[in-house]
Amino acid sequence: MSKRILLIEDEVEMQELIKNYLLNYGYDVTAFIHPKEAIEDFKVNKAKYDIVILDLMLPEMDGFDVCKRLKTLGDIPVIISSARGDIGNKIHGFEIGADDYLAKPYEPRELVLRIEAVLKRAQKSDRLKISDFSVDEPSREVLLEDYSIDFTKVEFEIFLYLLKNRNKVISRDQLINATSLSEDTKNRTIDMHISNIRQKIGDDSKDAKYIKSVWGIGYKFIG
Amino acid sequence: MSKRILLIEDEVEMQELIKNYLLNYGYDVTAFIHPKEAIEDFKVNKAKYDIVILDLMLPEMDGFDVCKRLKTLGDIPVIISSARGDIGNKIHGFEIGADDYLAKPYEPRELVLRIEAVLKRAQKSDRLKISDFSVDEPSREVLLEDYSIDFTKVEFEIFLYLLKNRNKVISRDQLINATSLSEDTKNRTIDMHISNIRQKIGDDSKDAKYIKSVWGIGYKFIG
DNA sequence: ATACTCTCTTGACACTTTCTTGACACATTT
DNA sequence: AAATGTGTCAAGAAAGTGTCAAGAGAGTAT
Repeated sequence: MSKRILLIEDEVEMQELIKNYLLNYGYDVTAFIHPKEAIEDFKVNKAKYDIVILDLMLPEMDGFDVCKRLKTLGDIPVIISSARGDIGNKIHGFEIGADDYLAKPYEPRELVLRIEAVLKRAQKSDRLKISDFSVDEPSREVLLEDYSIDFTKVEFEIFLYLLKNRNKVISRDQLINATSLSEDTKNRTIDMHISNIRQKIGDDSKDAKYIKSVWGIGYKFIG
Repeated sequence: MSKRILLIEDEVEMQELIKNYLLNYGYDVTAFIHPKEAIEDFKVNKAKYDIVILDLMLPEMDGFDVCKRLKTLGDIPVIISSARGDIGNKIHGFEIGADDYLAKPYEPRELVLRIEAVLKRAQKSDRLKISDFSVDEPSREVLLEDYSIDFTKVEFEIFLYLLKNRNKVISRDQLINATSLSEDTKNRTIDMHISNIRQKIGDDSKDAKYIKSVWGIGYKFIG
């Protein structure tokens, strides 16, 4: 399905140019001149857009604020398009969470490339694939090399946390805090859960392939 | 600590320009003209580099192949720098795993911005690289010239403290306080830990390459 | 509400790994 | 040479981990 772009650019001529170019490339473009309207529309239709192209020089609102606002409203990739000379702003641009930056004048083709690159990076396949595992969070389904693993609630939470923090050593206390476990749960309880998780995923505590014990510290998922 | 850049650019003038600019920005730059030399160096010193800047037009080897080779050898971010007009290549560039792309001529400052952005994404930055060691605190992984060293908890703490305070003499008491050791641990215990650490990193107390004994005072990491 | 099932928690025990220290040899300083 | 500091062995102390099994707790079906 074609990607939907929210274009915010106040210079009408420029807007038309970009819009047509992108349309030619098969994108679905909705363009706004006024940032406030764009934000209102985004609030309502955020699910509709895949990426935002944002001009920095705008009436009414500072481009940076627009970017921040969009990022707060929804987790959407933003490419900033600015007049050359604003380069000093670029640092700021990345800081406020822009995903890429283009200095005008640029070739429209360049824009397309940046869009592709950013979308590729943003690829939010909601299936987390790490090591031999594939986890679907909403359905709480865990696959190990295509075999389904049945975790209990706490096991799933612990496993997911370790997975998301792979290659970091996580202490038992961290796990207790990161999961739905009551905070006065004894540390050793974690060991038991880990033991059960290991059993289910066929891991050996002595020679761990996935969840390694780090002596005196905690556990670490290797991936 | 300053980031270390591997620059591969065959045009001498351009190389000097970029190198000096980046040096001015506090980067540590190693530049190569021949891609093969660069790859050889990278094989040996991969732990040393944080990012690669790669020109596409190179003698001997195609820039794309160089990029692929680097990506295979080690998980390092690559920014491709190409002559304007090569835009068609860009798609290809992103496909082979480049992390960003710049069309010449570009302002040097633009390069710095791209570097910062890529490094930020790659978050490769929190690896402590000193002397022949590369330490990742969250995973508690220590590499000596790409060989992994297995430290115990206390050994890791002592080693890290010495590393972070390299070239300073650290007393045994300081080490006891800086680590999770109980404060009434005997001084001599430190000696034993140092002895074990030295053994693991292949250091000789008589003729120390890394951890030197300072008579009557303590120990010092040389780097 | 009651019985049933599944999950979580914890104490207990065996076992493993790490830390600590005394001891002795050797090095350095005075 | 005496005094003090360092390197390392080896043994025991201390601390951490794996897992069993029993019971508490939560949730579900009847």
